[in-house]
Amino acid sequence: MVKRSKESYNTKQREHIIHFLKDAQNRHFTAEEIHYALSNAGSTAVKSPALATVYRTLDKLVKDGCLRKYIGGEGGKACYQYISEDAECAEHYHLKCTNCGILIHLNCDKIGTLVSHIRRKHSFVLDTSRTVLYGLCADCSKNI
Amino acid sequence: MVKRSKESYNTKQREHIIHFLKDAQNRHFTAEEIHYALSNAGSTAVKSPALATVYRTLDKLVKDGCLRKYIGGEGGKACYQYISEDAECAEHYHLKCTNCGILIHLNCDKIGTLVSHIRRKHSFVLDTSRTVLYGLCADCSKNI
DNA sequence: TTGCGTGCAAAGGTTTTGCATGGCA
DNA sequence: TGCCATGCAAAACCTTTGCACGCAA
Repeated sequence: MVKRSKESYNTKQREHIIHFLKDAQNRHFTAEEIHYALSNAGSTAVKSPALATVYRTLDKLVKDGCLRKYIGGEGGKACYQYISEDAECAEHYHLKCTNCGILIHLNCDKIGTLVSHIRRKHSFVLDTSRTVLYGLCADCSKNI
Repeated sequence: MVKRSKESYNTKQREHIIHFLKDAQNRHFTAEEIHYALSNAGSTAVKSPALATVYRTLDKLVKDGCLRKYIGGEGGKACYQYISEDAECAEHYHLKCTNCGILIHLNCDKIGTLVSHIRRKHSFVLDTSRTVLYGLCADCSKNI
């Protein structure tokens, strides 16, 4: 079950937002992307949440530990991502090409090795969801 | 020498900004902090740059590779930091604590291993000087 | 019924942009 | 002289907040 604050209700809007993010794990979205996706998501019978509601709900979900929030996507927008309830193992880094701007999602257990090495030997706890590795993607490194 | 775009002039304002950041390596500042510092920096004879100029200059310096830009400090403001010209700085990673803001220079050959792994297996060429690993430093991870 | 959640609109703060002027090369 | 840089103010942008109403429990 999804954790939530003691004093909070389970509204339709809240459920829609959670459902949307849960269906797209290891992807991240800005508040506006979530708002847009829910506005155009078929069933017009269902009320889609206002942008302000999206922000407020995301805030709460972050506080409850259901989502990770990181700032620094395109134009410094905030991005939100569902936190898998699986074991901690799902280390997930982002590679960003400084030339063309493409964002690559990297699932690789070498990363996990590095994270635990840095934690044990250098006493630093990496936050994989906040960290972006910059460099050149395959295409761009060929063409430069 | 400070690198700069082919088509750019060396103005007083530009030099002040570079000088200020260069004098305070391994510290980072928001655009407003830089603006404020230069406005109150003694010699009133010298014209201090407008905030918009600070932003425009910082943008260029980042493009030229003289500065690092972090997004996501307090309140999602952008922070800028001078990139040391020392050779050693190019070969190591930076760890930045998301709680207290301290910047740690990490010399560790595990990093080199990861860089070559990602280059060979994921066709992505990491740029160590631009990449910042976020997380919690030893002190902060204890206290939270 | 109680009080959190919502929608709307307006405010807030950071960063960008337009335009005329100033200054470097 | 040509052209980029600057200053000022306004705009653009994302995000938060105030208020009245709606809805879950």
